[in-house]
Amino acid sequence: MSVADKSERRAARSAETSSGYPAPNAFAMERLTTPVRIAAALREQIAKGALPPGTRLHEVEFTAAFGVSRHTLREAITLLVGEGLLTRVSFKGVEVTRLSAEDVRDIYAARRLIELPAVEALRDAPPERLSALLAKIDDLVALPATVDSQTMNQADVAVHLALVAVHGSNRISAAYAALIAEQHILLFSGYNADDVAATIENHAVFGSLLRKGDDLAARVQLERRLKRAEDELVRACRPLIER
Amino acid sequence: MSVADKSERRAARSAETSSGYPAPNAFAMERLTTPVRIAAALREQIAKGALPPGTRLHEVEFTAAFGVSRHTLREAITLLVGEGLLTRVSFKGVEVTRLSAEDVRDIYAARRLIELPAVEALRDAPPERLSALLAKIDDLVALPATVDSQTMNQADVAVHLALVAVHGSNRISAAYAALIAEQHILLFSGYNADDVAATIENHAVFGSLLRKGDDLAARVQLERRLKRAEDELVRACRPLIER
DNA sequence: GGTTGTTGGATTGTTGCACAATCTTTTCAG
DNA sequence: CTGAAAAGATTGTGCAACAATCCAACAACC
Repeated sequence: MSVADKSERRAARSAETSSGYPAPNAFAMERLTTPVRIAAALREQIAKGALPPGTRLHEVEFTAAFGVSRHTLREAITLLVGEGLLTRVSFKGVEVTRLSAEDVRDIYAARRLIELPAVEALRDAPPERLSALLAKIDDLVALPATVDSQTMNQADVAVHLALVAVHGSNRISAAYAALIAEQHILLFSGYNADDVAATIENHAVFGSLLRKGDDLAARVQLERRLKRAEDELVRACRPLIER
Repeated sequence: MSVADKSERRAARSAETSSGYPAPNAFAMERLTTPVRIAAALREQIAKGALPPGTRLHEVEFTAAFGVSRHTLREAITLLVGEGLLTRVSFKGVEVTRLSAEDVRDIYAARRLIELPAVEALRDAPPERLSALLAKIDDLVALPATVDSQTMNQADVAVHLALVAVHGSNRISAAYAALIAEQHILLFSGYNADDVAATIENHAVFGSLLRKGDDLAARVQLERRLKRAEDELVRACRPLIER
């Protein structure tokens, strides 16, 4: 799945800070607890559209499907509720969060707040962050026009994560990743063939602007791209409202 | 406690969007589930310094203390781990997150990214957001110099939340509140008498600058204030590292 | 003496079942 | 047809048990 798992992110962060626990060295492989794995599976299902917005999650059904206890499943659900992917109402049930048009605009307001200053922050950031970003852009641009939407999506997300990483704040990156995951609730259809070409072209332009050091133009182009994506998502979530 | 409860925030958000569930009317009082209440209690304990960073949370002890089942407590812990207030290591235990100096800088990078543009956004925002912000500032300025640090802290947080609300994004506000809660792990000592006078003075200046419409000066003053607070917190967390 | 298994106790992760609290649907009286 | 009451279904919480893992003490070896 395209978006980093939240617990993994958390663990990665505490590993590089003083977590207090002895030596989380590189060989201490991450032991994933069962609820975390189930949450990851559900997250992937939601991201790929197998569980469209509004889908009810029946506890006993899903316990059978995953072969785990009800407690364990409930904990996995709690994780996803915290991320905003699921919505829980007491004694009524859990469903895949329905994003309203207002939610989409909310998400994009947050994305703009994080992404646009990231372009400007490139100037003062360590140069390896720029090269990391350019590498991700090149990866995307190198994709063939026949690529499937899933792969395209992952490459796109990788670019934006690299951009946000320019800020150099793990918490900003984590918050941003949460936004992306939430918006992916609506990305079931993904890119169609036309979008693939356009996206590649846009990223190529974006990359060349960054290489030229024309941050302002890059920022403007990114802003326009975000605006278009927002409008498209708003349109996409409209038909889901009256379910 | 000064920072809004995360689940409450989440619930409030879904209430104002198309949650799909019938009639979340104003009288449907929020039924708080047990883990949410326990998480709130723990959060408050952490914020007031009763549980300093590095404190181990022994499951059976705490189940007895709260009079709840072990699973219920574990779910409460999961909530707080998701917020970053607690750190869990498999089969070893849970402890109150130890914030390193790097963490503090990380938090303040995120705070700057959110707060500073909020000052500029005041120009285009609905006027009631400015008045709401000014009201919170006036509340703080009106506090007597003898006020206790707890109250002072709450008033301060209220100001900053009102400032961030200028963005008009629930997700931005939620992310910001999470940052504040996390930083409160270190705020056990709170403001001392000297700080109280300085804080009141600073906010008075900030308010008058905003009333004059001098956003730029207000932004500069806020930036300086954030920088000082960051340095102070870095100093405060130093002695906690080698525990 | 210092290092390396080994062992037992302590703590967490997970399960299963039970029951209470609440919502939803059906039934039935008027 | 309307509205209240009962039945059924689903979620919230508790209790007890076992499995997996960590930790500290101890024994064995060089």
